[in-house]
Amino acid sequence: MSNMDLVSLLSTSFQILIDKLHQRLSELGFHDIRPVHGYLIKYIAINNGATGIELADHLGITKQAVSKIVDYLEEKHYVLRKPHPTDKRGKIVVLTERGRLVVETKEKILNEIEQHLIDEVGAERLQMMKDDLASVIRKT
Amino acid sequence: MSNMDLVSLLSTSFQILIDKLHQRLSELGFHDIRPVHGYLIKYIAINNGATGIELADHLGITKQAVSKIVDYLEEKHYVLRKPHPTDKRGKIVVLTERGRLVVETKEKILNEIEQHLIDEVGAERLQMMKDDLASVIRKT
DNA sequence: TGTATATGGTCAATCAAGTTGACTATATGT
DNA sequence: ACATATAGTCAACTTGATTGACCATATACA
Repeated sequence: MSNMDLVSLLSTSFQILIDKLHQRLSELGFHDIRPVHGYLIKYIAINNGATGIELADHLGITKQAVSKIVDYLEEKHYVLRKPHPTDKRGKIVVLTERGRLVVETKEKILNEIEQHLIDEVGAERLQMMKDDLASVIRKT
Repeated sequence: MSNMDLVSLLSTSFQILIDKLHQRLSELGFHDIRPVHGYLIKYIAINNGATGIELADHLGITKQAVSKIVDYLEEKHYVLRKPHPTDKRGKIVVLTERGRLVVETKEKILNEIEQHLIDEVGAERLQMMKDDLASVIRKT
């Protein structure tokens, strides 16, 4: 298996883990969440709310595309648009209770996944892999 | 950076490397190749030709979608449709000279990328990371 | 052998998720 | 105060996939 090149290994392992994450989310009642929603919701959670343009910059897509995604997530009751406190043109997107719940659930599942790997290869080895991946990101 | 969770680390590092790969391919004259084309062409190379349905199964998309991609790659002279030797309904997709060249070039670039990482973190450490990624794939 | 059913490939229509372009309302700089 | 920039939305279009219908050939089996 490790005769595969690095890029294929990264692609395959990412695909497997993201699929597992969303399968678990679905089992736990969050069947209407897809990866892009996760990234968007997480950014909102970290920043305690975000404007459309902040989200567009973060995700690398247009503000129009963000607007559509936010429409979807608002319909599904994960987020809410509120008037911007200082800029009357703007709005800020914030999490609902269900939004906070899905963030929390996602973290829990990610921990389970890492724990499962620790059981298989050990905590030091996992930490090493994470450090190496961080190196790839920093040094390439 | 390694306070990121494993899935985000995999996603980000994969994105960075695949972008670098295709940027290099573009510089070397293969500007009309996108990741999905690479996977398809590589599968054909390994198997010395493939039917549409084999490719669809391999890529996890419909045969109609494969047909469109093959249309594109045939137009760009990377592949060729030939009648199937034994099944008169079928066709086999094979590589042209340009198709073989892009496979070879891609391998070369992947080696460069890995070599660059070896220079940064060392060969043992890279091999360890690849082994660990293979573990993720096997054990999850 | 003949006939029913399955399979490989293509065409056409549709769908999903993004884009570009145009517009409104409000903010900001001079 | 007025010109220009910015936040957000609406509408039309593009791209890359899907589903459904079809033709030609293969395969199973009465």
